[in-house]
Amino acid sequence: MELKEAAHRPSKPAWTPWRPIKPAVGFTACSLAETLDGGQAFRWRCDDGVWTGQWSDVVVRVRLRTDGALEWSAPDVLAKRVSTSLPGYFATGRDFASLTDALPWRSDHRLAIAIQALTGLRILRQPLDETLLAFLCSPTKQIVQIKQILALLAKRFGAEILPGMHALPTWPVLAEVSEPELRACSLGFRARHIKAAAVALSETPDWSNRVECLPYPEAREWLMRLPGVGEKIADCVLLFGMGKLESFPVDVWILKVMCRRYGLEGWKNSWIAHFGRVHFGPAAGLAQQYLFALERRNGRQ
DNA sequence: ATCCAGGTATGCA
DNA sequence: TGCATACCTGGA
Repeated sequence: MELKEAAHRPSKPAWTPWRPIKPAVGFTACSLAETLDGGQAFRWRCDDGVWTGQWSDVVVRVRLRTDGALEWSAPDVLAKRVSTSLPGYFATGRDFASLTDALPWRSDHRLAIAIQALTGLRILRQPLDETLLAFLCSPTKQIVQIKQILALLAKRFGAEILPGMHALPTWPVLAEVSEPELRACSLGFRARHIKAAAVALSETPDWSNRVECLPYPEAREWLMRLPGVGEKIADCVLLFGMGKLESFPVDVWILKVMCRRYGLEGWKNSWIAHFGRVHFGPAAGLAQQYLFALERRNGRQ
């Protein structure tokens, strides 16, 4: 009887038992929230302490254990691919505690405060295509709105990976979508750039592998040749989608911090980006994320 | 109602 | 090079 009913229902997927992420990554509730939902990634939501997120063809839930370790659960049908792509996504191979300790916080009071407030913060290693798409949607948009746009794009143009859950669309698919259809996803003037970038990237299907191999300056130049990609978006993509930690994206928040706390009033964004890379060193992007998160937390009201 | 939000591309000194 | 301006849209 029950079996019969289950067969008719558009069955809800069964989820695997909770398992720790290995190698272990240590978060606090605060640094976990900042990492997943603080402007690096735009496809996470939190209900009752359980985070649900998506990337590529993956859906996963994560939650924090009392000891600071992270554990995960996935729909049974996706468990295999989730377990293989989880370590990469969370960059478990990177020791962010050591990277943080190597930042110049001993002589940089503002940074020391931020690190203390956000212990455990990480830089995710997201799929390159999705990172680029997300940040092409980002100019003068708030995080909530970027999340809405990406959800719409996924729903309308992305492959369904579970009932009701869609991956983000690929570049070849987006290249075929008309600009008005894109605008209908609340994209506004960003639609033009996304369409043009999609067309360009579809012509070079292996672009992501090729660009990922390039050193920071060359990869940055390559990205900036794409329509809609300036210094800031390029740096975000390099940092969150390619693991180039020396990248130092300068947005309005960081601009404010650097002006007020580092005495850089009157500096151009590109000078500040350069200053950041020199002052904070090989993991400048991690420092940026600490400062950014602190400023944003204090800034909103 | 007006302003502004995690920028970029353009046009002109 | 350097600076101002337009560009979509939705929410405060």
